[in-house]
Amino acid sequence: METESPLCEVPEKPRYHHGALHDALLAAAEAELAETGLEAFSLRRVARRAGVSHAAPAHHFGDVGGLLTALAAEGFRQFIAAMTSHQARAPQDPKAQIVAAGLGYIAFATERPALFRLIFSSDRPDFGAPDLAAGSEQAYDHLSRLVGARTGREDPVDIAAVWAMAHGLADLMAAGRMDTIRHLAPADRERAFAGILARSIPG
Amino acid sequence: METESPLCEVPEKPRYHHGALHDALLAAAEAELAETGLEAFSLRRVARRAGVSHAAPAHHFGDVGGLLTALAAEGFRQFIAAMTSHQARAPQDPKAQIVAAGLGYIAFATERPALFRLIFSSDRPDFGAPDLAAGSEQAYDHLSRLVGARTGREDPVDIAAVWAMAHGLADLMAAGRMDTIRHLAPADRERAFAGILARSIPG
DNA sequence: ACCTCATATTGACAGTGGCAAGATAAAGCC
DNA sequence: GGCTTTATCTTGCCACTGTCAATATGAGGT
Repeated sequence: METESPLCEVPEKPRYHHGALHDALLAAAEAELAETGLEAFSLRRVARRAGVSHAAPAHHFGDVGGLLTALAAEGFRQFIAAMTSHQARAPQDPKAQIVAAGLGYIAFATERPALFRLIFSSDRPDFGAPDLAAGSEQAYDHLSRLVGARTGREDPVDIAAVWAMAHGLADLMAAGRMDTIRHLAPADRERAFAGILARSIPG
Repeated sequence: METESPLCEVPEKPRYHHGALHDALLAAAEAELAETGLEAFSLRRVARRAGVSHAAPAHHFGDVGGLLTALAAEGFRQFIAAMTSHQARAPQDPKAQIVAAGLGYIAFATERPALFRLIFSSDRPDFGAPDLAAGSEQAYDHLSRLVGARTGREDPVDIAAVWAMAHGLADLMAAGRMDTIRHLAPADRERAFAGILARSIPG
């Protein structure tokens, strides 16, 4: 019945109080980031996309850095999800799990380059903020455990090697580099990445 | 005698025509980039630093993208120089040369993080511009030859593996991540990097 | 001397992030 | 119910940014 409005109004009547602005702004910011990229990110455009005045975001996120911090924290959660979802479809042995996590790492960077850059190549989020710091540590711990399951001793150098290889491939993909690999057919590309990732695994 | 000025004037009398603004702007831009970072880079501040009006840079570089493109091209030259200078101090065998190039890669990213990001993690320079594209290709060819000297066949996958490992370590260092390695004493850190880089070398 | 044209300045414009002040409505309290 | 309090949102302003058009300057060629 739609609250019994007398004359048929526009789908969303403009209410003064949005009701769920926090989440709406996060969604708008993520969309804006994906479309315009990180370097052209504008707080005011995010507000316009959410159908709200330019100063509204301040009440929920403080400033643009606060919004980007929240977005980065959410990004880390999706980043970890990308790794685990790839791992779920892979064999259980430690080596295959590490490769699968790396492929998830790369897939996230390839499919969401702007979000990837926000997380790994930006100074704008506050990486000291609890939410974001937790996400970052959680991602490291995830990789750390994966490597430990293979070697039995979570050696920082072993972890760094696996991390750097996955990150290097991912970052170069997000940047649009490495044409020789990117121009491969998807299946061949995946095989190439898997082979390269395997080289970084100790043992 | 300083051009025989009657009353002792300020060191640099403000001339209308700068004379060497192009290079002065590039130098100012590089300094500004190093101090404020890429994301806070401002064309007007660069102009102020060079002691010139805010519209002056346009006559030499068009717009801010043009200035950053020129800066990135110069950055690639310094980037390659960092690799070759490290290689010069290393043994001549192919494996040691690859490791040395990687250490130069990482040193450049660590010492000039903003310039590194401009080159590898920014959309603002025009990577289609001849100067910049040439620098990028030259860097890839440099690595390619190094790997070819080891394997004899410049395989794209071999090259990608070496590149990704060096780039991953470099980018994570530029981003201030990988505390476990960064907090090592310089000598230990260098040893760790060398060991990790060696894992990516085929054969 | 003069003219030409590259070089640099000034001033304007729209866009941006952040702040202060006010408007609105939801929630708590009697 | 009626009232106040409080969170939420808007409006208006400021300084700053990049870019453009119009103007000023002066170096080099004739």
